[in-house]
Amino acid sequence: MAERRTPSRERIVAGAADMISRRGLSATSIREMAKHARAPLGSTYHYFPEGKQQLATEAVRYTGEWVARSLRKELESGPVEGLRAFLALWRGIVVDSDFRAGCPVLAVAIEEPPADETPPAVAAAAEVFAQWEALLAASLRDHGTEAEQAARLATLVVAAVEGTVAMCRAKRSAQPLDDTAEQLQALVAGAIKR
Amino acid sequence: MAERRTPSRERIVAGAADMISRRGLSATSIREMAKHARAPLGSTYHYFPEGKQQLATEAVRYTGEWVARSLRKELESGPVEGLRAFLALWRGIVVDSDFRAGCPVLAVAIEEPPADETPPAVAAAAEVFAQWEALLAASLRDHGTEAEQAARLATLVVAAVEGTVAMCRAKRSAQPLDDTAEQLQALVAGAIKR
DNA sequence: CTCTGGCTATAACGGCCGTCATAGTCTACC
DNA sequence: GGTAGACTATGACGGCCGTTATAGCCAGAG
Repeated sequence: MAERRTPSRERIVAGAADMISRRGLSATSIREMAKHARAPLGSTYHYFPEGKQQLATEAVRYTGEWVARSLRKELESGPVEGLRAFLALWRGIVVDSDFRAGCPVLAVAIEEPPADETPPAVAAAAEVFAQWEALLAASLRDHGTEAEQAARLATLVVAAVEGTVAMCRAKRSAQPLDDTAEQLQALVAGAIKR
Repeated sequence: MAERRTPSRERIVAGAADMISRRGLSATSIREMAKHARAPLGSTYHYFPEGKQQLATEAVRYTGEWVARSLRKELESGPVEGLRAFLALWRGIVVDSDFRAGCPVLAVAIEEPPADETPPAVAAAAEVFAQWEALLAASLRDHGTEAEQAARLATLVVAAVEGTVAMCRAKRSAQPLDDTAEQLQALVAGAIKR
């Protein structure tokens, strides 16, 4: 055990993901993340000895896995349904937060590497994007789309949704998301019918 | 006059846009912006009395107008050429900076409003997005695309490019941009032929 | 030459930052 | 019951933040 009795660590990660999705990584302090999770500051350095970078990395992976779970489930009904769920998920986040929250993965991806190396959190963001694309692409292939075209379309879908979510926040409107949703759904529907 | 002899102000704005496109707004300090433009800190508050928000707002508008100028010029040769230039512009920024720079407008759009009001810089980001969309949509309409479809496609293009630029930074690869470029060009080409 | 006003130089203000250290508490097992 | 180890409490460290204030420079208008 020593597992079942520690939701505190997960609360910190989930809270960090939420705060990063709203304010970005560098504008979110460890003190605020701890307070938001009702955990003492010392605990964050107990659970995440490598500090902010580690916490950010885990927050990115946490979000990645959470979205991937929903995606995997809905893709069982086909690419169109999977895409619809993907769009609905992000629409919910943006609208329910009154256009204050977005995607923490994008927020971390937009972070200049301090030196010449890619920090782990940014690398995790790249992996999460790739994971979402892979899920979508596999489902497209399973429904008759040629492999390379499936990969390209999956990239377009993920990138377009990420960009549209950011755009919705700036405009304080869900209209862009609804507009791109329609077109992406048409694209996906067209790609599997052949 | 009192205009011709002051490139200092513009240097600050342009430098701020560059730094914001790399590090994001909250991670870029006014001191660093001043130093980057080789201007004294006091000058920033002389030129921008409302502080960081004003400087960010002007940096967003500056980038918006710079991109719009390129877009307007290339759209004279039609939507496909305009899109190609738009894509090439962002590809150059991402690749030339070794995947360290992106779009400052997106970086500002991803910023939680502190209170219940939208800060001016975020509002400016929304206007810049709308401006780019309007230019693209107008060109599409001029080439036979139905009005509402033109607007929707323009939104998709801008959002997809913004999202893809961010994705390229995370992955440290221009591949996503090349992949989405191909598909967006096909979409635009298809929309004007009818 | 004087004077005005745009620009600069310098320093200070309170405040929050990431990180670390140290001493405590409390629980779970031997 | 004792003891180890997971967690917490507290406070400190140097450093950078946005912003403001004040005094000084120095070109150009009168």
